[in-house]
Amino acid sequence: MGAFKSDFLRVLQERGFIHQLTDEAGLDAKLANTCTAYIGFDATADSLHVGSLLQIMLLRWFQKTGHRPIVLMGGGTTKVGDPSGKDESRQLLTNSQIDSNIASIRSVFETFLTFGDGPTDALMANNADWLDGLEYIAFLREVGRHFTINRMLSFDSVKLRLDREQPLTFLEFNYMILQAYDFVELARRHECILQLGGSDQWGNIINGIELGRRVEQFELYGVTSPLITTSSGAKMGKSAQGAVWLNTDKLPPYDYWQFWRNTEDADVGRFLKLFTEMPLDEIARIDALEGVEINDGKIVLATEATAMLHGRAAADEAAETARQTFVEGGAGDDLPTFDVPLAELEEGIAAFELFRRCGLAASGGEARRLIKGGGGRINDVPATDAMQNVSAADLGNEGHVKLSAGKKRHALIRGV
RNA sequence: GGAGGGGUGCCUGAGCGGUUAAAAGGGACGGGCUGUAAACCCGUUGGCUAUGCCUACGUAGGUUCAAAUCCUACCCCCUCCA
Repeated sequence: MGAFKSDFLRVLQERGFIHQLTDEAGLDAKLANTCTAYIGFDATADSLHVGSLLQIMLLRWFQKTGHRPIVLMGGGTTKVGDPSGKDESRQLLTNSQIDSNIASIRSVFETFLTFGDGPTDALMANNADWLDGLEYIAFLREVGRHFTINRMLSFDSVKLRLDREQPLTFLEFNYMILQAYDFVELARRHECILQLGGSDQWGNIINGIELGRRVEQFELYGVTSPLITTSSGAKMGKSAQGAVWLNTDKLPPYDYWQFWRNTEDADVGRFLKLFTEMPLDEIARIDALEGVEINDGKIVLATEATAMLHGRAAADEAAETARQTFVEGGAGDDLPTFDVPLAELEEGIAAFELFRRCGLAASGGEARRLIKGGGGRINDVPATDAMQNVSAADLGNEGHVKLSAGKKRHALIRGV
């Protein structure tokens, strides 16, 4: 890759977003003027998770560098199911599930992109709009003729299934065709010339480009981003609570902040470049920190990344709660809080029961094990016995009992 | 439609009448070391206010003092033949 003239590609390259791209010179030239690009998103869950954040950032940079991004919701393709990366067919969702998922996902894009009617305002499309009404025979004649089975069988998503002797239904087999068709349809409707996506989408993107050339003589382009793993090789995207969702109601800002705070040393610089908009020289300075000092970099990363998604105020509050919790050993307001009837607290509740109730342990047994293993603390004092009583007398000055499971997971119990 | 193979805990995968809440690995969680990191070491990993009780090896029955293990039917998956 040489030096790019367009702001968009230059930013992408400098920040490590590029894995592969088609016809770089051609695309670079096109990007001298305002262009339209899209990324497709699944509607299989009611929230996206950090795995999609990289793609969202791509669209954001695209808009920031003077272009128009399209968020394509896979309302139609979700009905078919992407066969890649899985051994088994995904369970089919109902139309109403898909619609409510799309509605729920939409809010996240609104915080990262500016929607509207201006020339560089983002727009949200739904491929159900054109896929639902397709006529089978007409579609086969227009699009199907450009795909050979020979070639389709050679795609990883298909090959993998076949090699492993896992069933691949005809329904799923059609996914890649529909996805290629999306690109053509967006090019027709919105003059979209570029598709962005993760590296696993390369094949699908190429299919779209070729289909566009064959049926409409379009000149289309594609850019893929690398698959992000942590330096120790793990797939990115697990928090203490499970998946790192982007919707606030599925993962509160504090937990989101914690997720980034727990980044591995070796990833701090790379993640700052990808998931924040900090200037590169500033990032370089932070990335040069070593040992204990890199922790300051992690705090910056956590706060900046959280601010982008949840707003500056929520990010600062999460940072402050973390500081109080970890540095001062106290309890910040932002910790998850659970109410227990005061009457019950007066009588006293067994410690393990309290851990179970506030979700620090999934079952009574797990809570007992936690305490037995020395990982359960009440007001920062290790619990010695699962049956030990926690009562109103344990409420601190702020009127709550602080429970901790391990060093990182905390919750507050409040009497009401 | 015929013949054969298979369905085990979060996942992979042993077990093939009793010592099996089920080997081993992975993952996850907790502890130690540190820095709320990685690597490494140790422990835990069905539920239940619990020296016991309950539920679990595709589903439903049966044989047996005793079944994940044997039998019958059914469901699902795979391979080969038609």
